[in-house]
Amino acid sequence: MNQHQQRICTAPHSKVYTHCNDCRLNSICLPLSLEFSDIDKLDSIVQRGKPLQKGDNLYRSGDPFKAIYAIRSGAIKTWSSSRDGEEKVTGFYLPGEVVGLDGPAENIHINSAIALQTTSVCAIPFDRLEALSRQVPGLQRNLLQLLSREINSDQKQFNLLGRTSAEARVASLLLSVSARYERHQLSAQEFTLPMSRSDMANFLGLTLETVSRVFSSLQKRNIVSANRKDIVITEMLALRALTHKNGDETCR
Amino acid sequence: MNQHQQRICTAPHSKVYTHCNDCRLNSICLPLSLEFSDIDKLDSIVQRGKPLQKGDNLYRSGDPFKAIYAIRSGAIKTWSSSRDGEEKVTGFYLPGEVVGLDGPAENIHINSAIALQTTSVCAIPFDRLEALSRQVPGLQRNLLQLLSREINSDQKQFNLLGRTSAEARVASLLLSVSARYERHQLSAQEFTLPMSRSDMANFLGLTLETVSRVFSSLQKRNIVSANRKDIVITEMLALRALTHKNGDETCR
DNA sequence: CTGAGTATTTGACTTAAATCAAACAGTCGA
DNA sequence: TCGACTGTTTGATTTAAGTCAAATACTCAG
Repeated sequence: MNQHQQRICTAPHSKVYTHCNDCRLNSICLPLSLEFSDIDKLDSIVQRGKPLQKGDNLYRSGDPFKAIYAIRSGAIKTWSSSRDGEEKVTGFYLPGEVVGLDGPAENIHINSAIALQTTSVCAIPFDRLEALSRQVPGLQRNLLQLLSREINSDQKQFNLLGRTSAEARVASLLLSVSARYERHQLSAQEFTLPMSRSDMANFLGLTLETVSRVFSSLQKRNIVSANRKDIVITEMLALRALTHKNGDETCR
Repeated sequence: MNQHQQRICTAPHSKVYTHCNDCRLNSICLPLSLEFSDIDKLDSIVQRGKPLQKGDNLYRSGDPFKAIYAIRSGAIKTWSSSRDGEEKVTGFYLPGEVVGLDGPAENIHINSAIALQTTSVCAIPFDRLEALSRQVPGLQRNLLQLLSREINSDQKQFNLLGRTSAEARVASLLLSVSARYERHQLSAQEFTLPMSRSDMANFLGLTLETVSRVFSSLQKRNIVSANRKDIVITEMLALRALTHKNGDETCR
């Protein structure tokens, strides 16, 4: 691991090339079941810049839409602000996920996207991706799937925001983050949340005090152990049970 | 109006042909800025069946994904049911709108879709639409826009479900339906809601009693006049003001 | 190492909406 | 036309989560 770290550090950091072929996320980020030659074509349009620092904007609401972004490491938060100045967190994006799919609708970004920690992304220029996906049938399909998945995951979020308890919402978010880290061979039980209590609360339609109280309660019941952003899920099944609207013990 | 009714009834009702060219919704449903010859191509793959009756399913959760559906008249409700049997209304779709965009992700429908009233749709087989959109660059763009719009409208819904008052939610839904009818030269002030209080409540993350109380309150204040599903918005500006989270009179 | 600033936790109290319950109003088939 | 049924309204009460407030625990720059 040290060796690996070192290799990256010694390279000029604006040129940390990884061919899509070699990227450990390639089966996830744009799940491209493409021929090798097609992956080369995709790789040739992907732009890898220097990492974003915590607090850097990837794009801001109103920016012209140029590219979608596959996250390689770190975490991105997207949010929109309404007329009355309120900010609403619309999503958290982890490695292997793609942000920026709000762009094609109006050719500008509706949301803003900001790095929650040091984050590196692959920018995929959308016009070139569109052109490429006319040539490569599988790619067009994958692109449509990508957008459709976003729709489905947004709609899942409705379930959460509509009439579920604060506890169910927090439990769902923890499990979602856990599952998403697990896909990358990371621990599903132990991880560090990239976002603050306040961001969680906003995303879940709660206040930060309520979120904090739920954490305290979960800890008291030995379901999770939470030290600030460091989370250990000790009772995965119990946590899952809490996501079912009525914490109904009978239907376990 | 009687005449019109009759004309439709005398024709074999499975063959009410309308070329996409002639459809009064064509600038809206698939906003296809296409050449005439391309519209012909699109028209050739569109399938127009007999209208759905109230309560008929357009598709059900788990059904293989074959087509997306442009609504010509009537109204469709989509909903998903979670493990614990709870049903969650995920959207209402009015004429000129497209349902079924949950399908491409997994090649099955995640949600179910049901007609809220007599409804006619154009089924657009997705594999043929995909093939066509490889040939017609503008069409590919429009298809991607369609999906991206759905993402954005879903995310707007987050704003509503997260921490806004019952009144703001109901007001937003009324205004949304109003605006969507207005696009079809219908009155923005007077219309008939296609859905029940219970559906509204479910969609908005409220109980039907609360929705009913909000209607009563709006009526008492002469902002809207509501007789069951028949709505007259008498004070459009006042209604708009209610959608801003804090019914703050200062920032009017 | 210190102190300002930010994030989080905890407590006391309030409130908006849920729940429970009952009445009322349309709808539709027999 | 009646009566069952479904959808809607209204009222009384409860409760989960919000609000306000203060203490505590980190973080990071100097």
